[in-house]
Amino acid sequence: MVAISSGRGRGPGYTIGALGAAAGVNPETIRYYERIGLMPAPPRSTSGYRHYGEAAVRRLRFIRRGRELGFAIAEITGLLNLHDRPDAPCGEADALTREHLAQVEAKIADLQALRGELARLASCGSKSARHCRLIEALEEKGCCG
Amino acid sequence: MVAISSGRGRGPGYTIGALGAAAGVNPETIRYYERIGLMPAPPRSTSGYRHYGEAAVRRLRFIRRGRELGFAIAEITGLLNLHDRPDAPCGEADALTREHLAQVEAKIADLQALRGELARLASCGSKSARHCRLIEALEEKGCCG
DNA sequence: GCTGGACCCCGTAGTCACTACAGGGTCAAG
DNA sequence: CTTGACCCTGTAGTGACTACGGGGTCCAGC
Repeated sequence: MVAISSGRGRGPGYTIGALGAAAGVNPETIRYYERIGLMPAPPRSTSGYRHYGEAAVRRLRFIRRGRELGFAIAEITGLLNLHDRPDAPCGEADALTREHLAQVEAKIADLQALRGELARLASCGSKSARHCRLIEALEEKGCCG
Repeated sequence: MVAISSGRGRGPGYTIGALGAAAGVNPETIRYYERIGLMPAPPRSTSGYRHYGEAAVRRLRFIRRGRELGFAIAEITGLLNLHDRPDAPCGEADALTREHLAQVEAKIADLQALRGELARLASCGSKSARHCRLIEALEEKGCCG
């Protein structure tokens, strides 16, 4: 969490490590984002070090947050484009969100069903695994091709 | 969903394509599972075609179901080992089951938090991206580095 | 002034769980 | 006997990183 301006740098801004600390992202990941075009290439010092400003921190936090919420890189790119055009209609982002919500809800329902099975199995009183129903729990629902 | 026995084969059982259809898994994926040792290598016809029986269908459905629920291949391997030794002591089964139960519960909690975030964002009332709640949320909540 | 260690650079390769070719061989129906 | 759907192998690509090797840079402390 050390920006160049606070301590060891010669100018305002962030090295890649400071940016990573400020945004909660691994420096290797930042370089990767630059490679794939998700983060713009920043200016460099004479020795080749990347130098970032506050805009980079904001953009990177936006990306990290999106990833935490399960959005794919391509989707985040879309959201960033949307963000960069503040008069664009919001329906796009709205649709993306609802789609994710549906997926997440389906997965929760699925896992809750399995949790029921596992909870039942966890108190299995028999002496051997033969009578446990874990296999069945997984098998029974796999019949719908 | 066409087993060899129903139509074109010369014996009972499934080709890799029929097995894939029966279990809801891509044939390429089945070959991959064989390569990594998750599915056993089946007997082959003289021309080299893989031939599977019902046990393979059950095993593959089990795997698919586990994968759908977010278990890693290594975890599924553990569950299958348990399955393959029906006389394994129940303590072992219990331990494995409880371990998976804990994982499932953690995953549910995770997804529920995510659902809360997404639900809050799901119906953006504004007309333009400027006021879109998703964009705002991504911008503003990334502050905890 | 010099050294040490933390940081930075680049490129490549590895991870996980697939998925998609390319370039062939096989099989049964028409 | 041809057609076309299936099968075979092996390799390479995907997404989103992460790790590694082999270097260069920077600056606090001695």
